[in-house]
Amino acid sequence: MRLTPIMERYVLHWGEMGARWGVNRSVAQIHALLYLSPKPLTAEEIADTLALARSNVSTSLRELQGWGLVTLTHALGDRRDHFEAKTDLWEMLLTIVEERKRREVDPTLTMLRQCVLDAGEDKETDPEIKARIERMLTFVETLSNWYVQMRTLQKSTLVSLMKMGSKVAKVLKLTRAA
Amino acid sequence: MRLTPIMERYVLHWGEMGARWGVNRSVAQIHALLYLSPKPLTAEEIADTLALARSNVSTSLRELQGWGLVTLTHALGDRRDHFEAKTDLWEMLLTIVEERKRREVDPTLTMLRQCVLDAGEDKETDPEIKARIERMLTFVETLSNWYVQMRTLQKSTLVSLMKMGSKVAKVLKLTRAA
DNA sequence: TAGTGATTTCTGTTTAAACAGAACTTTCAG
DNA sequence: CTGAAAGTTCTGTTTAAACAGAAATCACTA
Repeated sequence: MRLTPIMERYVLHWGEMGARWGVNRSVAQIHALLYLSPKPLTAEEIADTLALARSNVSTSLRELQGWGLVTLTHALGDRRDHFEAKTDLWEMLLTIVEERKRREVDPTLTMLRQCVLDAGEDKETDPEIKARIERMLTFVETLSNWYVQMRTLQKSTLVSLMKMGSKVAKVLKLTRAA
Repeated sequence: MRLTPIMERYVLHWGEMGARWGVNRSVAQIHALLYLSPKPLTAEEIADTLALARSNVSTSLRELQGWGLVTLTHALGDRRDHFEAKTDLWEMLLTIVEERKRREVDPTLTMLRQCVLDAGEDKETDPEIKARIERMLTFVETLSNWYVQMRTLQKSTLVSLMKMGSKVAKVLKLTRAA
């Protein structure tokens, strides 16, 4: 697969954005390429297209599979692995959010809870500081619980809610001022 | 200011999390420390507490001010700058989201729009690929528009909506299945 | 079961970011 | 106007991640 200028711009930008959000540039570029590709690609095709080392592509594909964003397929009469990305963008977003919650938010909650627990028998930490940690715990818990609730909804329901935007508040008569 | 074990755990974890989300470790640590601190701190106090070079602290504080997360204050009869972090967590979150939208989402929208525009007179890019870029544009626009709408709501309204969780859908009779 | 194609793992190199320390600039007090 | 304190900028070093290429493993076919 050869990159046209448009594809190249897309892939490079995605790599750059990935980097800003803590995702390896190669990983993000490969993901972008697979998202664009109408058909599954082999590791070698990817390496050639993006001018990356074969080994680098292998590792990155493994990571993308770990995220659940890329799956492996096979073509009849072809021993090679072919890779394709989820193309449903809503699915893609939910997958990423779910995974980041698992990897980053949940451990943070654990850490905060432990801090609050230990704060009980701790004499040296300023009470105001303890209070701030507790506030942070409550805050992260609120966000996390909200997400867990939203996750139970149908995709179509979520889309409807999102399209309603701020009207949601009006309909529910939650708006105080304008 | 001396770090107690609890504070140290909190600050180190925050630094680690920052790194995973594309924020410099020192920047995240300093932000965590200022969030915890009941009173504003000078750059030197921060450097001593976190064992960072004075220059590093200076740069990081600049960055945090750029994000709008930290402000500069002065004490009477003291020439030194004192720094304090926003402590309202809701404010903090909105500030971060707003800033990331400005720095990352908006440029991405620009890139996607340009791709779609250029796709018009482009013969070499597969129509399916063009379609996928357009779908991505629509998707990011939907998310962005939703955010812009929610941003107009009062903080209290947002909190109420969030606390309602999935009940929102039920009340609006949007749920199809369970 | 030998041999080839495909993939992964290992190891060393490259690269970019993070950081420290020094030099420099600014600000204010006396 | 001078000197000291505070803050910033510059430059070189360190460190960690990203990456390439080689070696090793695995998987299948003939």
